[in-house]
Amino acid sequence: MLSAWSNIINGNSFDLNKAREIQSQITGSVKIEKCPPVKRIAGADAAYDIDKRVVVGAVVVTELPNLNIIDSAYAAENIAIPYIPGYLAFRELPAIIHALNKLNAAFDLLMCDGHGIAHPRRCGIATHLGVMLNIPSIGVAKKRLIGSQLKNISRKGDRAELEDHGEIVGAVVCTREGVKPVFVSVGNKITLNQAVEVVMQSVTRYRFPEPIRQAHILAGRQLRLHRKN
DNA sequence: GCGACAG
DNA sequence: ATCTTGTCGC
Repeated sequence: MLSAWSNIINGNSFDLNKAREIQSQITGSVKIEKCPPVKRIAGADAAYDIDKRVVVGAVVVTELPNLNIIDSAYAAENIAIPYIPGYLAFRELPAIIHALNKLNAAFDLLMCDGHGIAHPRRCGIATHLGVMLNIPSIGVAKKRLIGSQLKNISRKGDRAELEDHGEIVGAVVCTREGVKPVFVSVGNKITLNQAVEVVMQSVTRYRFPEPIRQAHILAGRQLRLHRKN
């Protein structure tokens, strides 16, 4: 799977055409269906050191309903691709995959920092990961990439559909009052309602769900250590 | 041509 | 994502 990614880098530039081919292949394999009960969630995120061209991918497995940390892992790699909106997965998915491979604990669902199908080609990083690993996945992002919010929300637990070209591609969810909402979308093998439900079950006192928040902290901490050694 | 644009 | 101190608010 990852081996096919090597030819999207031509010399020193990123081949957008091949990247789009890979995305259309992935989009064609997305399954939006009810997923089995979720107990263990793996949150994923990445941190960067642009100067040293290093990206650290981190994953933390959390268990419902108490959100205790069961396991975690990380992987540091060379940054091979620039950041281009719509192609985030090509930049940080490899490091996350390698971190996932170091994990010992099993999990039921992967929660990613970024979008799922709320993407121009219905292929955000959560969808890339969900399809490549053939597991349930959801995307949780801080900012909108595409789509329009169908109504305003303000109270914790409130949600508004996110529509793009007449299609509901995700939901804007209020995880904490007085703070900007997050964008939730299906990655693979789950329904939007379940995705929103799982996100709310994973939120404590912060804006972001605990699995991703912990992965964010781990990635940052490991990046800092990597800088000194 | 003019904005918009995950991390 | 990342560079960054103090500061406003619950």
